[in-house]
Amino acid sequence: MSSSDTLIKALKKEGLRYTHQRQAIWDELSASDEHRDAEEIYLALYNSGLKVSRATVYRTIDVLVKNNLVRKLDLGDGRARYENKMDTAHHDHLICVQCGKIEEFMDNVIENQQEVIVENFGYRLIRHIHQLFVICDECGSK
Amino acid sequence: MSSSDTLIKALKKEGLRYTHQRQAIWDELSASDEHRDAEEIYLALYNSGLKVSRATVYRTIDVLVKNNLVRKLDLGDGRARYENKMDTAHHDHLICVQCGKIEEFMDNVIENQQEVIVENFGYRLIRHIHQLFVICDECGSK
DNA sequence: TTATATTATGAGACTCATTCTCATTAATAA
DNA sequence: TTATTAATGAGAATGAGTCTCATAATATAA
Repeated sequence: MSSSDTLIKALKKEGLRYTHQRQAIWDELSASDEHRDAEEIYLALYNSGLKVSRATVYRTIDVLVKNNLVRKLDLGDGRARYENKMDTAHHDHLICVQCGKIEEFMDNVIENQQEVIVENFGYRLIRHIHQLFVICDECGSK
Repeated sequence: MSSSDTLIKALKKEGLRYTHQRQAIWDELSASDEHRDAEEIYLALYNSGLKVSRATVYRTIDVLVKNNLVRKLDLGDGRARYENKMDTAHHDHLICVQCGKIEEFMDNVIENQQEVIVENFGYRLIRHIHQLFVICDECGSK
């Protein structure tokens, strides 16, 4: 399925219109595996000649997040990051507290244990946030 | 050790002065096991007749967090919560996405597995955030 | 004690990411 | 096409948190 098909399908599901701006923002997000904030996405578009407003960047990202095309990360520094979620398996993040580098991890022991914990409380797990703040190899060797 | 001794010791270590406001804010935080935001602490003090400014609430909480007397929680909703850390063991949180109730959990399997993951990357673990967003028993039974 | 030197406080201005407003523009349905 | 309705852009508004600076309070020295 092409990148536009994915977007068009999501928009149709939500009863929303297909616009150049929404396509441009989705193109920008789906082409990269970085973890960028809204301003970086706005500037990437701006510099490639696509003058999409910040408001529309935020509005479109919301739609993409709601439809599981994009994942929103809160690293606790006041700026949300966004990552393309297409064709990527579930994972959590390691963040270097010094250089800001972000790596991904996935661990079945932890995933299962989370379910056990929630079950013991008699609750139902909806989603989770698991972030490991580290000093990475490069920063640690300095 | 009394509540004031703890505070005085922390302030001394930082080369800071002991003031009524700092004592009032620490009293308010150390007396409760709730997870409250800065405004709630400000209002609790205000309503008990202690007119401490918001700026001082924020400034003092920073000192307490830095000295491990208080823990700061970022639940991703834009308001930091603070919990008394005195005499409490390490734990992470379950948050009900419906009613906002916060429970605490601690699991050695997960704690150990985090170290394993970080070690495999050749990194060093500094701290972690692990939050399980759930529907609690009460909300789930409605 | 009392004076002196600093630090802390309060009030409100400021910041910055994000959201909102509303007049204009564009996409879809007929 | 045109009519209808939703989307966009520009910039105002929001809100948690931070900063500034004049004033007040604390610690230190005498």
